[in-house]
Amino acid sequence: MSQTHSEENYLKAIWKLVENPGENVSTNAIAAAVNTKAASVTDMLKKLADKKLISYERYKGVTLTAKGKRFAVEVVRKHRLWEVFLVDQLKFKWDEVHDIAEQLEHIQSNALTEKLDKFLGFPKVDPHGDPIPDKDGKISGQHQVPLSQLETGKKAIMTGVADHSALFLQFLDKKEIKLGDAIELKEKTDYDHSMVILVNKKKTIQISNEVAKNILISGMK
Amino acid sequence: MSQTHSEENYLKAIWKLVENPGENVSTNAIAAAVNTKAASVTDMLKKLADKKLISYERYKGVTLTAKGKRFAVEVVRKHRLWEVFLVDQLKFKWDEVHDIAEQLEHIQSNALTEKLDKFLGFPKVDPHGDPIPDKDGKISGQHQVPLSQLETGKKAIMTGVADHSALFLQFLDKKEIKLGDAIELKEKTDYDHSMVILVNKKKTIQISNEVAKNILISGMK
DNA sequence: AAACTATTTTAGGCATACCTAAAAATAGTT
DNA sequence: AACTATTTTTAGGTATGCCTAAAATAGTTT
Repeated sequence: MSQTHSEENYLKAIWKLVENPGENVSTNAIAAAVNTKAASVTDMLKKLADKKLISYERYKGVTLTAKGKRFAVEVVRKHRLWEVFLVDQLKFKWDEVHDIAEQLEHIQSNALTEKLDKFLGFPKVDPHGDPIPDKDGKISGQHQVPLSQLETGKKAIMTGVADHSALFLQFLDKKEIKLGDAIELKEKTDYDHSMVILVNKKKTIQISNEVAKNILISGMK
Repeated sequence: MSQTHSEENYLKAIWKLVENPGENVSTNAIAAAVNTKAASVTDMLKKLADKKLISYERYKGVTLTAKGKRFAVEVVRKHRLWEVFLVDQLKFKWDEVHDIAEQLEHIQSNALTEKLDKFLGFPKVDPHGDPIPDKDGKISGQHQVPLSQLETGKKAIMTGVADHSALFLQFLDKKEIKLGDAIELKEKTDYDHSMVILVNKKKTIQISNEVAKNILISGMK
């Protein structure tokens, strides 16, 4: 019925790797995600397969079963709800909450999750713009695209980040770029793909392609 | 520097056994408190002694070191703060929060504890009337006595419970007896020490000695 | 003091979740 | 098709925290 912290971390990691189709769900990818070694991952995959949380065949990679996916999404839901609590209620900054939410996501109590959700006003996204799955695991995500894909002259709203590291988030703070900002792409340099953007029709900022790839936008026009 | 969940549970249990001088800090008492076997306790005592969190000599019982006490009180502080959060903010009932707080007390982040404390308005007691240690581990407890010790004709205020079980708390709910109630002892039966009390100058209630021992009062007069 | 009882500790085991090093399987290249 | 490089798995080992059963100690009675 209920998983260990470690099992939950693996399920969450596998779920994220399946969703972000950038990487494939290889043993090595999971090892990197949960910060361990490939041999340890193989051990755990066997255990998760025994519990019918993943389907797994040696050398052939993994998929989450419906059951596994349900647990993974539940952990993600809790993580993101706690992040909202930490930022909105306790006034943490958005670059400070990840490690704490990483612990809080393992607290086991359905009543707690539902009461927290209600207390927070049933938020749809977390402080980094990631969608919060609802009680039934449904995720109502708006379509997000990296800023690097915006065409010159077009506008969009910043709705998320692809890099959740404190370093990147602090960089955005320093540049005063935040979720909800209106962004217009003024010009793009062919050589290094760096760009000049206009933020909220006020500030003109120069950013590298590296940064543009990690800023997610919606509602291009 | 930091303890495992299990170590924290042992430290908290030992601290409580030292404070409540009803029981002595024997291996068996600890085993009962952390819900394990005596042999497992011995294992853990060795480990805690190695870490200088307790002083321990075979067959001679344990005492917390200053360091051990600091960690124990910190866990208690977190437990009680989370209970306040669960009851005051999330609207849990006072008989529902123990198990959840038991998990939340292990979340590691000083910043979180301090921000939670501030968010809650620096509460002095938890929903069961137990004092919340401050940031420095100081506990400002008012003097509490079991209702069974009140003399006939005298009055007092209910400020706590000795039994934290859901069963007892639900019993109090049903009888509509709660923290802060003014209690006057009308009469006492010599035979079984049961008593009749007047609550808030309104309700007259008959309670057993068993119950009276588990209701804590302050400010007798 | 000896004997008995209760408590505590030791000894030896088990499951979890990790590790390193070596072997096996797969994928890519010539 | 053979060889190489990479990935993945197996084999064997570690630390934590628990267990049961047996031995050691303490406390109490006769």
